[in-house]
Amino acid sequence: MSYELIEQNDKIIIKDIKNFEPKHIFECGQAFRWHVEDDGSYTIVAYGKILNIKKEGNDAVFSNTNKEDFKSIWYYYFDLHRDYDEIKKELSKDPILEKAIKFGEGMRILNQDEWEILISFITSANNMISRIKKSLNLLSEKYGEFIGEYRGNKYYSFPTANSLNKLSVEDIKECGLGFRAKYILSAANIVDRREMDIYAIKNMPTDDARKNLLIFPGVGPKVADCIMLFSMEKSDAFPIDVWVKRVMEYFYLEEDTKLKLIQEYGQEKFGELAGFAQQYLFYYARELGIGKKK
DNA sequence: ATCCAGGATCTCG
DNA sequence: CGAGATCCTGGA
Repeated sequence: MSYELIEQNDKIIIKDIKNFEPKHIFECGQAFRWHVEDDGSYTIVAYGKILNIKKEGNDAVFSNTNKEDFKSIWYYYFDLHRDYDEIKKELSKDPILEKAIKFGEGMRILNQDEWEILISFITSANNMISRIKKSLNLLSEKYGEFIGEYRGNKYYSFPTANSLNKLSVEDIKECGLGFRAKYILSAANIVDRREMDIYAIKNMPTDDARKNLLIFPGVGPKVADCIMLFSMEKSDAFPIDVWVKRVMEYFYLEEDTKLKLIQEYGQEKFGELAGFAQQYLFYYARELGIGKKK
């Protein structure tokens, strides 16, 4: 993919970018550490850096950064090497996906840090986005490193496995994590003691990667698929949360279909693009409240 | 006050 | 095995 890049002050601007809409990117359930500013821009913290991203007309404006960080971090983070026109073209052969894509046309799958995503999606179990965000921010504030202030808000790095492994279950519970606290502590322990190399899983085939992730307590099929999709470039993963279940049952299957069956159906139907299909469907279902009872 | 949203895990048949 | 109960917590 080639882009027209402009560098000015602390900004990098991509002119006439397609398939890029911060709202679609951040509000489709894949990331939690973002903050919407008054001007509609999104401030995010990832890989120890603070970035503000805003769509201005047809341009994407990356603020509080420089060309080096853009090239080494954000280009990959925002999946800018990938051709979303191709993905959309293929998925649009399905009439339902065609509609869903129109809705979230600017969605991209982010490439996030494996450790942070492991903890984030353990936190997501039986939880809702507003509280997940709150818990992860608290955890970072208390146990991460202060990075800096941006537009009046303070930002902290995500705590390392080593720093979480020093805590008690009670410490972690104080971040509003409830029954998930013990899972987070176990994960920190496993990763800190290198019983599992979380960064090696990405290099495994999807099925092996899934098996390895399921070893972590608090990680089940849905969470494992989220981790693979959002931090390990496993685009064939098809995480099924309540929203995807609803939208799949509503359009493709019937009510009360077993999760395993929906999973197989999705993998079969969308193949290597299942993860992208899942994201478009999730955003579509949530924005429209599709299949929600009452 | 009581109910509800949310996946993993535990328990029971 | 599969079905159903249980776990936390903030917001209505």
